[in-house]
Amino acid sequence: MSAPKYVKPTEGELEILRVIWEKGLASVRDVHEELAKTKEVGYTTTLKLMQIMNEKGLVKRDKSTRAHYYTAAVSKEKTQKHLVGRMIDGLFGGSPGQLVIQALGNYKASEEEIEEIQQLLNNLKK
Amino acid sequence: MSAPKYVKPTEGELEILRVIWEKGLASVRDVHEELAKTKEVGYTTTLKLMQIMNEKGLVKRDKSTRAHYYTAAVSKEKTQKHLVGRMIDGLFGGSPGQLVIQALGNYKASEEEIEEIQQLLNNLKK
DNA sequence: TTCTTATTACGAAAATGATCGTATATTAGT
DNA sequence: ACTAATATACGATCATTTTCGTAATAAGAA
Repeated sequence: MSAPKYVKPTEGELEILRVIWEKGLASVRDVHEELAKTKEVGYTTTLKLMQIMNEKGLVKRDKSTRAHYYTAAVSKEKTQKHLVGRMIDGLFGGSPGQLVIQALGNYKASEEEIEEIQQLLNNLKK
Repeated sequence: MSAPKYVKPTEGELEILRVIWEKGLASVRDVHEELAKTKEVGYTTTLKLMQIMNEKGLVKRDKSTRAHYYTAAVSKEKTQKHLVGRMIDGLFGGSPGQLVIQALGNYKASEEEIEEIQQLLNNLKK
């Protein structure tokens, strides 16, 4: 029994994961057409990347139909947590507060989210 | 007059920038010894990387002494802002609040920072 | 069936990043 | 001046990621 080692998605893989997270279930064509909206990329490039992601365990694949269908094998939340953690350690000296201050200072959060964050902070203080 | 294009530091370059940001002014040996504390790496590897960073404009170099001295050409804050922005756009659907909630939910901030964040939020609401 | 189209499989090239060995140059100590 | 130590320069190699061309395969239309 081997520990389920975390696999860090590359930039390109992350783009694909985003599409799959959004759609839930997606064929290569689905993903490719989404990516093609924002950048020039060949179909087989997307295909290859998704095949590699399958080997790495980032996605799962249903081969029962001709066009294979993919689902995410890693959750968006887990992935976010990992990458945020890396950023905190690598860029903010291990201090999550510094990251938060940077983010809130430079980028505008909605009123609702601000409320939500305040709630969260109140809970954390207890 | 060309716009000063943002250069995204690689992982390895970021490690070096962190050392330079901390020391303010650093020779290759300074940086290398710092890096060697946490990982196995050859001196000329660090040197090469710093030379590349100089070409890219990530650091500035004073060649007037035998051992060249490097300073950061990009500020820590600007770099943090860029990378945080990329993460917000790429992983949190453009919503800074979501990033903040993730960070605060998963990683423990200090009491002081929590206070600071609350202050900041109060100001943002007005 | 036969032809066309769409799909996966596969291999390899291209691009990028990281690593290090060796050559050359500079400095300081004797 | 000579030597040892230490610095930079540079090219080559290796690893990873991205890209895509081509072949094989499967499905549907005529």
